Amino acid sequence: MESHHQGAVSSSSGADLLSRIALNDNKAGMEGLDRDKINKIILETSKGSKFYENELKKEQQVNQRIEKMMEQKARITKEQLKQAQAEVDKLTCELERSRELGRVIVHVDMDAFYAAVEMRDCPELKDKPMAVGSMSMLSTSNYHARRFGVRAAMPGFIAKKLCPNLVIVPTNFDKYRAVSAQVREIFSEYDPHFMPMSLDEAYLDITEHLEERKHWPETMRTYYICDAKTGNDADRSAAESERDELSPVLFEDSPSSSPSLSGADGKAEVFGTSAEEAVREMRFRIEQKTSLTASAGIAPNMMLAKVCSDKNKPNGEYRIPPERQVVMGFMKDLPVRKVSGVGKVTEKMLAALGIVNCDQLGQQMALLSLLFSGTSWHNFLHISLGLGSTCIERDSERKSMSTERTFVEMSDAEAQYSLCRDLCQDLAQDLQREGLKGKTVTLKLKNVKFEVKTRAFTLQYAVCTEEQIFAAAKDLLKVEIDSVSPQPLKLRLMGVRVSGFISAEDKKPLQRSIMGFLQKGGSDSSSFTQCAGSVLKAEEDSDGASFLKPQATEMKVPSVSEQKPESKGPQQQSFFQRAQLKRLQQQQVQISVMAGTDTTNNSADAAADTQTDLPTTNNLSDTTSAKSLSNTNSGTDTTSYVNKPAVLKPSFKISTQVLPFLTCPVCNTEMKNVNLTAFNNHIDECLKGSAVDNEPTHLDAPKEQEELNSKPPASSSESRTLKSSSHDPACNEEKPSTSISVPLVETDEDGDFKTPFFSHRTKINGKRSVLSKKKMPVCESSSNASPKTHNLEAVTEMSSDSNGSSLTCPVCSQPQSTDDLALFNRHVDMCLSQDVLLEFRESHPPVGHSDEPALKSVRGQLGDQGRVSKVREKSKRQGSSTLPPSKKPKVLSTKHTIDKFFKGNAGQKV
DNA sequence: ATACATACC
DNA sequence: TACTGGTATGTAT
Repeated sequence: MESHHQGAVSSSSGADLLSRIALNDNKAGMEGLDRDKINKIILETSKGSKFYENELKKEQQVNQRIEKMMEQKARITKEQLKQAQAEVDKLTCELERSRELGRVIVHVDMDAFYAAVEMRDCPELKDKPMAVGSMSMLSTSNYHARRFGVRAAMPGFIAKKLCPNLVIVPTNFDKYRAVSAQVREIFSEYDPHFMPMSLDEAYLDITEHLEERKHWPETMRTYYICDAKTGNDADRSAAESERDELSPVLFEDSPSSSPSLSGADGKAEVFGTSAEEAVREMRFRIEQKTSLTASAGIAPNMMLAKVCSDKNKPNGEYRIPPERQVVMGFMKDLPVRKVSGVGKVTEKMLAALGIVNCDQLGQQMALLSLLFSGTSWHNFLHISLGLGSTCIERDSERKSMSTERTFVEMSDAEAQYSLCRDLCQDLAQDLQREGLKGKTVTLKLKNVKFEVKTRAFTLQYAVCTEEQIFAAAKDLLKVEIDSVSPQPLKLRLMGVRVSGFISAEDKKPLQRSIMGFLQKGGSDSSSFTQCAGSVLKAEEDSDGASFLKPQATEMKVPSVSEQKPESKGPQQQSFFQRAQLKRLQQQQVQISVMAGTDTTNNSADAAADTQTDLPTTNNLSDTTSAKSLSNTNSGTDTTSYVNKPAVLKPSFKISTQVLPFLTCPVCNTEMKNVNLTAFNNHIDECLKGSAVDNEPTHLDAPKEQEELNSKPPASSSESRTLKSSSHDPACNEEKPSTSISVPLVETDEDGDFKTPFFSHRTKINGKRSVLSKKKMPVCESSSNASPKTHNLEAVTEMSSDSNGSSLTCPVCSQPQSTDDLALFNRHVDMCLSQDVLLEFRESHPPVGHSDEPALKSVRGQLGDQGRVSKVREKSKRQGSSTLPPSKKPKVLSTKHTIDKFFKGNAGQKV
């Protein structure tokens, strides 16, 4: 501690080399263990393994990095330091001035979550050391096991060495998710915008809650102890139930009502109005509801709250009051490693500089500013000042999506290509589920020596289909295979990632181009099949280097484009102009309604009124409108609610307006008196038809591609494995095509696990919210792969998810509650037409746009990504599964790949 | 843009 | 026997 360089840098110190392998107990919880003994066992068990060797190697790299840093430090002059200090001081001043202490941020963390759930459900386990996971990897352990040094992210076989009596329980994610949903229901009552970080932890901003809470009567802060642990809502007091229903009673003091129902055991607990009390109440309710305990941290920002939640774990809480002095006092002795974001490498580097706690961190800031990058030392500075984010903002758009798998050593190239394709297929499904397309494809390989390699390639267009992704990935893989040939690649893991998403900025151009098309009646459909078939073309150069020239992957122009749609009739234009006018009118009505001008009709009616001159087809009082209308409490109307229907209804109306004339851009047929939806449906049919009838290249290409793809190197047409046939049927590790694999391990403070969980928050009305999904199918749809025909087959791939809500509209980005393909497509159509009109209104695109990709391209892309394709060529998959089961690589760590679930559905309610 | 490393759950 | 999987971000080139 005293001074820097205490030899830690040197690679000579034996213990030093093991910092990556040694017990990770810095976070909490494991006080009083015989660390040396534990480390000795870990070391002996690991020693000589490929894993260990690789860890050693990485350790050396870190040591070199540190040495370099120390050399750099030695070259720093006093003047440099002085100047750096001045800059640090200046920045410190600014940060200090903008310090924000007004928010009350809470970090809640379930204690040993998975293990606790398993113990709850199996009392036998209660007194035993146990862990959740497998012999290969543990997700978490209970506190009993932690005394043996058994913790998350430790392989089970090592844990067994440390604790021979350890009971290892396989993971059961369905259960954890269900419990998590229960907990989140409670969270949402304290902060409807809480941010889940994983199944077991979340950040909340309870500032507003506390404000309201101040005025709450005791009855609203009273909860009854209930022993019936299983009963949901067992903990609910009358006040709470009423609150849920937004009953006006909520605001009345009705002290007599709740006590009356305290029948059970009669024990009631009244919680106070302070932050601590509110959080204690929240934890109490969690325990009542789930029989599980949680720990919490309360502080003025997220960074501090996170540290605090670890402080009194398990089943405790800690608060840092919003005073600068207290904050600084707290930081003073805090080890830097306790701070989220400071991992073992950073810890070690800082330690080499004599920095262990946050006080030292602040002291050395000038030095750090000279040794680390701007972002790094700025982060250090924030930490040393006890600063952190003060708003629980909605998480940003996702940046990448990937899937990877570990398996027993695999050296056979055929099997590797086959596996690569499987990964691409899974990834494509995940991408399409979220309506994403990305331009960069990255292949990740880990060889049997645990060396990891990534190879990326950025295409000129965004992709989302299995074929497209595989076209790039297989070439990346080929390069790697060729580079060691004739030696085989000996792999233990392969992964595929897609990044560089375009969806956001994609939409505008899309809308524009669709409008251009409609206006002109469509002049070209060349990119229609871009999504579905672009890769195909890439395969034409069978030399296998196709991805190196992405430009070669341009689509063949579907012959449909031959049908010159020579310019549009003026009809379309006038239609859009009229529609635009209508829309403006509607908006005016909406505005006036929302402003309370119209008190006699609910806004939906008002909006409808403006439509009267355009006959609306009875049409599908379809789900969208029906649903929204039903929300409006039928009957009469005050001005208070109904904003939503007001918005939805009009778009619905427009899309169902009957239009005088429309010309189908595909078949060039003029249609009279059709509404937009019908028109879109017609185009769909036309496109489908043309794809089949007029587009031999489109149809054939997949086959050619399959042949080429399948065997970059080898011979026959096999290589592709149908997932349904690939593995031992007894083990469900062969992931269902619709699921997403879940990370399993957690490494965390107190040794608690943290489950990797992508909490998918979708924006609805600008607020974070989560799809409420009760259940995720763990396995299904592998049956999709069974039928093999050469014909196009109608496959409702996405709707085959029993859990429908995975459909997200590519236009409005809103998840759709239906799993009915037709309804979903109709929704997209409506959205599309609405947006087209909106865009039209906003930018009055001139007639020009002759060089726009035009409708086909738009519909083509949407068709494959947003809209669910109704037709899918299965022919590609045929014949692919020729790898004998025996050649199929066996996937390791089954327990860790089993549960796939949608990356959305936190289960939070609005 | 690519590759690799660090970190978190 | 056996040391994960998904995402984001930083560092270096």
